[in-house]
Amino acid sequence: MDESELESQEIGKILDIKIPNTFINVLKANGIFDGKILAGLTTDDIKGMETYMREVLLYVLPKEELVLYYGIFSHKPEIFQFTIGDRKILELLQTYFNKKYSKGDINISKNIEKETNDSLALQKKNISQKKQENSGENSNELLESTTEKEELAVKNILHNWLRNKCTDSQWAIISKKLENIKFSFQTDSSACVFCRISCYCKNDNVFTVYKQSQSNTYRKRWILGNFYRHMMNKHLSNLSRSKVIRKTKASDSVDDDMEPSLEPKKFNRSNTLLNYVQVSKKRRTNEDIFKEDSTSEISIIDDIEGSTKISDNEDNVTFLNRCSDAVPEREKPDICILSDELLRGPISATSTNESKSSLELSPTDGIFVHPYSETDKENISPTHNRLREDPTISKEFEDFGENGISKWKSEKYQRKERSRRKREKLNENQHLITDYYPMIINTIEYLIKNEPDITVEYLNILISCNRDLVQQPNSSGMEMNKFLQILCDICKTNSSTSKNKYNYSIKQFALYMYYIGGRVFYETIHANLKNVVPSITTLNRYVRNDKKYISEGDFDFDGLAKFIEERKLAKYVWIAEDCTRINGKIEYNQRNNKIMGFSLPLSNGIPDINTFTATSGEIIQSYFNEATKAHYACVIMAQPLMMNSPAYCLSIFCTDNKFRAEDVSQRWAFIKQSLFELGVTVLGFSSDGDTRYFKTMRIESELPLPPDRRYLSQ
DNA sequence: ACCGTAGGGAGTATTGACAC
DNA sequence: GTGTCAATACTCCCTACGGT
Repeated sequence: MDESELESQEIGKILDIKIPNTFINVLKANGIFDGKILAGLTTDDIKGMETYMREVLLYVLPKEELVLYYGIFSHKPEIFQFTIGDRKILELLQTYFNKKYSKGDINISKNIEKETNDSLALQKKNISQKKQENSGENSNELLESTTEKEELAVKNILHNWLRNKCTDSQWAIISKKLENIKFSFQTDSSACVFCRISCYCKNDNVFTVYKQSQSNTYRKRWILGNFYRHMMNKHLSNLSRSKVIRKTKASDSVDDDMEPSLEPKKFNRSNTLLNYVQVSKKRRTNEDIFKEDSTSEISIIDDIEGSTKISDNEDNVTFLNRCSDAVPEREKPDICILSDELLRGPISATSTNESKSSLELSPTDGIFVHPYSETDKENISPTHNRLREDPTISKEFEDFGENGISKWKSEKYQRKERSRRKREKLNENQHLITDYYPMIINTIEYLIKNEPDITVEYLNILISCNRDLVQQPNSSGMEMNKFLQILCDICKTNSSTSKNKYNYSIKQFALYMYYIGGRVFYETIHANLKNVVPSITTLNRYVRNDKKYISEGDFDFDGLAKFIEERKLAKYVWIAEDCTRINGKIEYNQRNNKIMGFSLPLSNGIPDINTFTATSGEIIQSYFNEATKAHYACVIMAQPLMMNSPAYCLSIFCTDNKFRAEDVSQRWAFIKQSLFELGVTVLGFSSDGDTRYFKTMRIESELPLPPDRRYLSQ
C-alpha cells in the first residue's frame, strides 16, 4: 500500500486541484488507500460508499470526529452524499490513476512478482496488461482460466465454512441456496484478482473481496470476512448465537430478506490493537460487574483496541474494525466492500490455487483466519472447534487450543514451563525428583501385592503416630493454647469497644507474620481476623516509632549485648557475614539526614557512616556524580550459641562488592575486639564461598594453602 | 494518641504477541 | 520452541485523612 498516493496535498499538486481532507478521509474510511483501488471504482462502488457513510460510519465515529469525514454533512450525516465537486475530483483521480497504471508500471509488476513468487502472478500481470490494452472489454483465455479456478476455490471455501456452521437439516436448505450465489471475477489495474459476490438473498448485496496476502511471509488468500459475516448475521444468526464471540444483532429466525441491524447504541474505542474479547484479568470495576450482570453472553469486556465495539443490545456485542485514518491504519486495505457490510472485521481464507501445483481444492481450503494478528484469533467462535476436530483442518488452526483459545495461552508456552524446559535441556544429567516417582510407585505396589503383612504393620505405625500427635498434651500444645487465649481476649476486648488496642506480643507476632508472609498474606490475615491483629499501617508505625533505629553501616554492639542479656544467653557468639544482590535505590533518609543507596567507603574494613550527609543540593549532586550506586547489601549476623536462640543483626550496609580480604580481616578484628570489651566472646567467623571471605577464613583458621597454590601466600 | 481505610507512586513480575 | 519487547498486573511503601 502506498498511502502517500492519496495524500491530498501530493495529489492536489500533481492535478493542480485542491482536494479537501474530508474527501480523502472518506476514501480511507471506505478502505481505499491507494490509487490502484481508486482506479477500479465503478458507479456502484461510489453508491456503496455513500450508503456506507450514511448508514454505518456515522455510528462508528465519535461525534467530535464526524466533521473530519462528513464536512458540511457533519450535523446530519445520515443524508451524506458526494457533492458535484467531490464527484469531479473522483473522476479526475480515477482518470489520473488509470493513466498511471495503464502505462504498465514495471515496479508494480516486480512487486507483484515478489509477493506471489509464483507463476500465477505472472499470469495475472499478463492478464492485467492485456485487459488494459483491450480497455477491459475483451476477455481472454488466461483470465477465464484463472477466474474459473478461483471461482472454484471461493466456492469451496464458502461451502466448507458453511458446512461446519450448519446442522445437517440446516445444511440441506443452505446448500441449495448456495447455488444461487453469483460470482464475478476480475483483475484490477494492478493485476490483483478480486471477486464480486452477490448473495442469494438480494442482488444488490454485492461484496467485493480481494485475494491478497498480509505480508510476504504468508500465502495469498481470499479475504472473505465480510461475506462470512453477512452469512452469519442474516442467514446463520440462530445457529451459534449464544456462543459466537463476534456478535451482531441478528434476527431470531432465518429470514433471507431481513436486513441486519447496524444500529449501534454505544461504542468504545481505545488506542492500540489488543484482544477483542477475553476474560479480563483487570480488577473489575463496578461498571464491569454491572455489565456482567446485565449481559447474558459477554461476561467481561476487555479493552478493545484498534477496533470499535458496538453494542447492539444487552445480549449482543458487535466488534467493528475501524478503517478511518483517525485510528491505527493497516498497511493494506484488506477488503474493499461496496455494501453496508463494510466496517466489519474481515476474516480471510486461503485458496490453494497458488500454493498447489494442481488446482484441486481440498477441504483444507476452508479455513478462515483473521489476517491481522494472532490476538484476533480469539474472536473465532466456539463453532470453530468443529473445524478443529476436522482431521482435514489447516495447520493454521492448530494455533488454537480448546474453546478456540490461542495455543500461546496454554500452560505449555508460559514462562515457567519454557524456563523449565530450557533448564532441563541445558543440564540433561540433572536428576529430577519426578524421576523417582515410578520407582516409588512400583515399590509401593509391590509391597501391597506381595507383602500384605508389612503393609499392615506400616499402616498401624502411621496410625499410632498420628494418634500420638493429636493426643499428646505436650508443653508446646499448652503454649499454643495460651497464645490462642491471648488472641481471643484481644478480639473480645477490641470488639466490645470502638477503639482497637494491641499489646506488645500481638504486635510482635503480627509483625513477624507481615515480614514472613508479605503484605498480601498479612492483609488476608487481617481481613479475616478483625480486631485480632493490627492493620499494616499500625505495624509500620510501630516499627518506625517504637523500634530502635539502626543506621546503615553502624555496628549495634550494645544491642547485641542487651539481646543476650535479656534472653539470659551465654555470652558466646558466632559471626556470619555475607553480601547479597539488591536492587539499588538512592533515597534520602530524614532520620539521619543522609543519602542512602550509595556504596559506603571502607575505612580499615569498617564502613564510614559519616559519608553522604545531605548538607546541600550541590553536595547531593556531587554524590550522584562521584559515588557508586550500591548493588549489594552486606549483612553481619551474630548467632548466640544456645538452642533455639535467634540470630541478631549486628550491622548492615550497602556496598558495591569491591573490597579485599584485608578489609574483611580488619572488620572481623574490629568486631571481635568491640564485643570482647562488652564481655561477649566471638568464637569464630563464617561466610559463603566468596574468595575474599574464604581467604580470610583460611587465614583466621590458620589453615595452610594446598601444595599447588603456595604461591598465593607469597 | 492510636488506629484504620483509601489511594497514589514506584518498582518488579508476569504475560501476550511476534519474529525467527 | 525460543528470545525479545511492550503492556499489564501485582506488590510494596508511604501518606492523607478521618474516627474514636
